[in-house]
Amino acid sequence: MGITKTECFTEGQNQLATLAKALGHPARIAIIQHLIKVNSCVCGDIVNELPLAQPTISQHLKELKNAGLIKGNFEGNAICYCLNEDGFETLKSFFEHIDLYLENKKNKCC
Amino acid sequence: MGITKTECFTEGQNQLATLAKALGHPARIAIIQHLIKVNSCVCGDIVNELPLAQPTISQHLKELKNAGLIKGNFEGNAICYCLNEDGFETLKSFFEHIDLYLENKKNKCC
DNA sequence: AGACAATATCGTAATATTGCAATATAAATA
DNA sequence: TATTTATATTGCAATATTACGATATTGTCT
Repeated sequence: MGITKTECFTEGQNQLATLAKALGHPARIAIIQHLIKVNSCVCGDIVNELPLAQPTISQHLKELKNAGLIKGNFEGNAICYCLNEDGFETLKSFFEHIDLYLENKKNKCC
Repeated sequence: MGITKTECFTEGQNQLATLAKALGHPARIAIIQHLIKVNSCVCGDIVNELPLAQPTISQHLKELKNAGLIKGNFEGNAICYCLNEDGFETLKSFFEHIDLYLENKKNKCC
């Protein structure tokens, strides 16, 4: 069906899935990496960096923003995008939880 | 088009996107969480835990396995699924990198 | 106000994902 | 070998995603 049964899962599960899904495209990984690289949250030049058309990138930015992974502030004519700590914080604790588990388990099975 | 231009991105970017995408569904988050909870990699009971039909879960398990997030070993009649450290290791370093950046930046912009 | 630059939105085509019933396969056991 | 149990595969309908041209919007500068 292509429709996810979100109502069957906890809010936390849906939240994590939304965040992960937002990162589930190489262009969006590239955008995040670029924002880190240029540090100052320079923005629109993302269009020049990536091999995608401007509307496509605008769409990807929107998805990252909706998921809570980046923020955008108007800065004169342009828009300044940068990482949103909130989203990454959520993901971080999820993976920390997993890492802790894997440490303790140390391949006891499989 | 629904088609991702993977050839435009680095291998690393595509790898991260694949891993993130695999986690981009609440059912798959729930599966990971369940595997952690029941520690010993008990398996097929996932079908009993989640409100989805068996073929659907089988499909989700396949995607997690292809992405490198879980492994499955035959154990007599059943299959024993458990976390695959490899995939999570890759994701971990990505998020550690980001966390480090966010620490240093401390909301200097936006 | 008019022209320009940067970004967003709309519309749409191509493709991917999700979910499940039906069915197939594989292993264990009677 | 036949039956049962556990899991995978197939096929398909409904919906979502990706990408982009065309166009709208928003802010800046003259």
